[in-house]
Amino acid sequence: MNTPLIRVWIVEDHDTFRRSLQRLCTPSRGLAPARAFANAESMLSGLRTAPEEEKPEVMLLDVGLPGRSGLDIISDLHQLAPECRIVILTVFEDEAKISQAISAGASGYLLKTARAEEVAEAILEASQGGSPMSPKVARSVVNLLAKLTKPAAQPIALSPRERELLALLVEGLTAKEIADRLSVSIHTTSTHTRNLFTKLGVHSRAAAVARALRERLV
Amino acid sequence: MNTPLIRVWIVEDHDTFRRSLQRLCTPSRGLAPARAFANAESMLSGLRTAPEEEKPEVMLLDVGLPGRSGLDIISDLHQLAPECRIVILTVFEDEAKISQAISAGASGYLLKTARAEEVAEAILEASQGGSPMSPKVARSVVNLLAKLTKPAAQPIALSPRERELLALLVEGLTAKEIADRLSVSIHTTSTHTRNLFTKLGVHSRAAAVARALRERLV
DNA sequence: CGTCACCTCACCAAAATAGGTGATGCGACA
DNA sequence: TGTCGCATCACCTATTTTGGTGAGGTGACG
Repeated sequence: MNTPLIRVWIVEDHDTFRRSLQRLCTPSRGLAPARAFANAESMLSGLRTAPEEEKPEVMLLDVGLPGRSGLDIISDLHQLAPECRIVILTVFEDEAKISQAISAGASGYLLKTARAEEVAEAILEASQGGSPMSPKVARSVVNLLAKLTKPAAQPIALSPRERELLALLVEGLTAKEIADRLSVSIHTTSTHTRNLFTKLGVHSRAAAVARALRERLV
Repeated sequence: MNTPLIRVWIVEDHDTFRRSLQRLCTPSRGLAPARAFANAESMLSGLRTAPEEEKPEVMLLDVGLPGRSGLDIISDLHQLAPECRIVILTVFEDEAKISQAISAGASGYLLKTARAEEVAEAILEASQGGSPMSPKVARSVVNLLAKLTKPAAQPIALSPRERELLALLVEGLTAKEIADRLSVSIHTTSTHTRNLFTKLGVHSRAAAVARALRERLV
């Protein structure tokens, strides 16, 4: 099967680096000749005027550009070309930047230490729905995910009923609604609530909810 | 520089697959002959009796084992060998499993479709503090991270004061405490709170806190 | 068998909240 | 200039929440 060449656009302010990125987009690697831009604005206006069939499948995006931060243009990019896969190409390897880029919608994240071959492979991988990352980035991403999903050190010993009640508290129900939902009297829910407060070390429903959500008790 | 060979242990119940994993640990790849186990229990008891200098640097762990789920042994493993990097090796590629494994402390996650060379590289990468992942896994991890960090679609138009108040609500403060903190009268906080409820479409502080935390309004 | 944790229900009082109305002053915007 | 959003303060009442005490029944555990 003769797959069509992948359309790649490049945004990179450094002249020499931009040219070498452009050079690595060769038909032998499955890539069409790339359009390259020195800044985000010109790329976006190019995108606005481009007919649908010329829009890129993969965007190689340097962040750290003068002017706009590079990350906030990702949402514009997503608007103009929803199908386009975005691969960040940058010198920044801090978790904050990486996290911002990914939550903005980037699929890949390469450090500029990557060699030409790696960049070309990343473009192919991205175009196939993958998420190419430099090893250091992969490490950060896994770290971030671990941080965000790890449960509390000691999940606090709640009785089943208390856990149930806590879940309903988090839904914002009143004592009466909770009583109905659990088919018990309002006095019972009240008792449970107070016991729950003691265990959680709080003095209000709001604080209990905050604790529950923050420590993933629900 | 003559780097010492990396100590690898393997847990894999399939005999043939276990042997082929063992076979790929060769000095030419920088790997010491691996100890292999057919189940997690024997690996853990082996770990308990092993002297510190023989403990593995990288553990190749099959999840989907009979008996224990494979994921809950990661915490035990972490206890016994905190320095050991854990690489999951499995057929499961659903986001739930991946997320669980990573939050339990796995550094790498390979699908069993990986070739021997890829596994060997992954071991090296893991031992150097990296996070080797199969492409599909990388995709899932990025998706997960995007899901967890993306802000609400339309963050609801709150006035600055209301945002401030919401943050204090989330801390579980009472109206009076909030009034003190903001240096206004309790009546003012009360008014703000009511307006806030209207905007958030809730009828209780608990629900407001739940909404705020869930939609990352704070 | 005693004890303990859990779930259930009840009564009580002080405190806080929910929800409404109204009023003032300020700055922005057309 | 008028209007509007915002922040501020006030008064009102009904309802809810908080916090205490007590108490009956269950099942598990030693």
